Amino acid sequence: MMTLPEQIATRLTDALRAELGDALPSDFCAAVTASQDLRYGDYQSNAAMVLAKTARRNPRELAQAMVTRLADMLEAEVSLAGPGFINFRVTAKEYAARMQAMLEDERLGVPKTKSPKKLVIDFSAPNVAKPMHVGHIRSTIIGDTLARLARFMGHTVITDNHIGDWGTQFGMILWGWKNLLDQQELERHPIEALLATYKEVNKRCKEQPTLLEACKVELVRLQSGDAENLSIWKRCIELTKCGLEKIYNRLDIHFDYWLGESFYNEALQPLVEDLVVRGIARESEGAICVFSDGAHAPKDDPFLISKDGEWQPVPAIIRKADGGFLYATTDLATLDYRIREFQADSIWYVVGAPQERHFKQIFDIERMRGVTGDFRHVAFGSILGKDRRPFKTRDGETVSLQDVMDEAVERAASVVDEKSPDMSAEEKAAVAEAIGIGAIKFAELSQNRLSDYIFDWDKMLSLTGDTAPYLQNSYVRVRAIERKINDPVFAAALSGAARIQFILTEEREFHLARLLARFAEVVPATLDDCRPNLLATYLYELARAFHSFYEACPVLRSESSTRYSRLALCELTSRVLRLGMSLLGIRLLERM
RNA sequence: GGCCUCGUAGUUCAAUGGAUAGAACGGCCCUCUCCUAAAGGGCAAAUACAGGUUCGAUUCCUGUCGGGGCUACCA
Repeated sequence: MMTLPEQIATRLTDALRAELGDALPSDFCAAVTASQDLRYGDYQSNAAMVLAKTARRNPRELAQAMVTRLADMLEAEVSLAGPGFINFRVTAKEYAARMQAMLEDERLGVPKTKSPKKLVIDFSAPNVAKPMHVGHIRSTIIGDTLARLARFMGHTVITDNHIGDWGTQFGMILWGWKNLLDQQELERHPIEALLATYKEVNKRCKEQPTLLEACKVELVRLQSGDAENLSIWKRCIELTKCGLEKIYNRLDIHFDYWLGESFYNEALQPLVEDLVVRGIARESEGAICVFSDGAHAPKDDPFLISKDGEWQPVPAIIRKADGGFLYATTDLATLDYRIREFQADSIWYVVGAPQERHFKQIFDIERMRGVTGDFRHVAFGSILGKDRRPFKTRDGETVSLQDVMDEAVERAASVVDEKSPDMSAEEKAAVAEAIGIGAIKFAELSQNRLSDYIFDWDKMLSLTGDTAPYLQNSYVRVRAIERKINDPVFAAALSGAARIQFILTEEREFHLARLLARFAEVVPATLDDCRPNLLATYLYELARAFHSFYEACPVLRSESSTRYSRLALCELTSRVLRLGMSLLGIRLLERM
């Protein structure tokens, strides 16, 4: 089944072809979008104004011709407005038919993709022995939602947590492990002990440069295969993974693979040699680098930068003068592996905007090697403090993700205590967990991913307004109604044995149906642009429409066909909320 | 310096080139003998500045001012 805008666009394009004949480009497809202002109707098209020039027609006159040709259209009333808008007011009958179809469709009208991909999504990627902090929120939550959306749309998705398990931080960790670590504390609280040790060494290094040298020695030993250091390193990874899993489980986020940087160690040297042999990389100042091949205009070339009026090279260094490998080398090897072993045709990296140049270079090197695919840097803005600088606490520490989650759940718990005193302690805890975690996720997902945002405890953990609990509450309300129905006729209708007659006479019934129908267009659009906030905003609007309907249109106290129609609207609302929130990875509750 | 990016109500955020720029929080009014008031209904309040392209600009282009990022051996 086509979505409403698709259906309208098809009709309009046919009408334009009939009117303009060969003057209409053969691949033309009229753009039909949801009207921002419902007074003008549900959907609008500016096709007449777009085509006016090439067709040498007055835009209003052309639009009027379309209105005339589409006068017999059943799904919407068509009208002309302004400089040449064609407005479509969808009829109650059409919405009723769509509600019918949604009741019988598990996908609630959302079409599957026509071009399924094999897609690797790279997100979260914390470092070993360093805490997940608020900075990881964006990548982790956005990446997970994209994976959920892509799977639902019919793509084959592989999620890969590319953890930082081979960085220079290991020099400090190894030194700390050998000289500072409290073994008893390590057994009791492994992650905290490891972290405290790392922090301590980091602090001491800043005071005494000689210590930094000692750490480097430990790192070199590890990299050259020293048995003791290797075993400490492995233990660190195990401990860290164990701690991370706890956080990921609370967030209900799961990875298919955890192929960290170290996984690619053996591939780095051959990769560099191959690039040199093929003339893509060359030696410069002792390092092996990839320079521009001149395929782009200087302005669009990721390997060039303008300095004092001249274009200077900014190479991607793939081997340092001391023989060490870098981020770019690992990323190239990782990309190779994903294409070769996972048969990926698409790889999306959910990584912060500051790394834009890095990914442009990586993708451009792939172009030089003749490797093609849908490689995307799904960038996001920074999290800033109130001073608009990168977010830190007063004492300069980053805030750990764990702390944010605990605080969110704690705040939710005190509200649950106050509003639902009759719940069992166990249920209270479960509800607080779902609300607290949901609030964090929704705060992230309802924002445009490219904007920077100011971290604010009160905002992120807010439980009123445009937040997860608002949506969770709408679900609780609809479920409260559904639990009280005991009606064999309605049950039969839901199972397909009878048909529900939708009555959309009240403004709020009509508006609820309108938004329910729109789910089918919002979900694909959300994935197309990798913009979870489209779905989050839609679900918030749906919840708002439901709350409003709920206040004005009694369901259980209404009678006969009105009652059935409203019950069915409730049923669709609960299904859309369930599916939509599951795509955002936010849990719903039966009671709160 | 150059390149990228951002600048919207008091605050935090929205808005594929569309019509009277949406929300939330905060502020001020209303609504629980009624399906969960974690709700609903209403009021006041904003596109940094100056040009340009366009039938139409928060959106595209140019410049100014102001934040942030990047700019060869960290990840």
